[in-house]
Amino acid sequence: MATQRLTKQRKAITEALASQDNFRSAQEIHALLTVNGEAIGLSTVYRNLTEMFEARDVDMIIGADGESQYRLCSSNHHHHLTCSKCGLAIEITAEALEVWAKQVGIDNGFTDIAHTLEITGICRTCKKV
Amino acid sequence: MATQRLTKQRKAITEALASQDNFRSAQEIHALLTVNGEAIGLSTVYRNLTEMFEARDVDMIIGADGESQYRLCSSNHHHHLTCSKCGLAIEITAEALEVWAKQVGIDNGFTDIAHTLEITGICRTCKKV
DNA sequence: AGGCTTATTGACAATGATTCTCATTAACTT
DNA sequence: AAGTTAATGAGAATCATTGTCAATAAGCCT
Repeated sequence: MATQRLTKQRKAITEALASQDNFRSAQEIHALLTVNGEAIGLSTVYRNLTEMFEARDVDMIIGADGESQYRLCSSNHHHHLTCSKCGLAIEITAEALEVWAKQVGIDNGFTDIAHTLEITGICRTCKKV
Repeated sequence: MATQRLTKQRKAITEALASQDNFRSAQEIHALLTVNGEAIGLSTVYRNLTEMFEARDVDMIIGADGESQYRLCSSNHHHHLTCSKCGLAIEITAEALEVWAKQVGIDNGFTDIAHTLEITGICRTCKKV
């Protein structure tokens, strides 16, 4: 069941994910690979991303429009401060937040606690325009 | 544009939401109304829930399967601790977080700062199963 | 109360992400 | 190299959500 053959496609998906430093949808990953000349089926991308998520090799979040977004698990967890106008994304890390979020879950009897945080606004450059 | 006529349907949707104490999808609300003999169109349910969300009369979250879920708002800004299995949602308020998020934005030269936070996990009940 | 304006509704079509199907292909085993 | 079967991929199917537009009804006016 969990035989995990190392196929060309699986390698390509992992590389594509590694080249991105933000969350990408399955569709975006597929487009990226296709543009780069990798012939790969959409089903394959979905299947692999789902498997990789279940194996905890990637993080998954569900975007505002309901699309699932994937990103390689980085050792250091962080969040983003994103400009609503131009998309500029600044990485934010806050150990205190991490600890607090986990604590909130524990206090309420939850396990396997995870969290997502997005801070948005208008950056200095866009404000001037 | 924001004329807001108080239609029978809008009233019915609000009542249906009020009768539930957890998040429900548009489909569920529609089913609920139909079962109760209210003749109401699915589009109408979607349209109204979206409007109510934009007017901040209801909270909206996107469930694990990508379905949007709605619930009547309690007055103040808050976040959710959600069970990935059963969808149980507990309201979380944290003044410290609000202040911190705003400060992070300001420190980076951002204005019009907003944020969203979702904490997820497995609740006690689901853990037992 | 009756008439008017137009916001709102709802049946149905259209969209779009995701999943399913299954014949074909190619990783691994021996 | 040959065999086994996990994995792939083209296309169909699913399903929540959105769009269309003619018909309806809320609120206003007299």
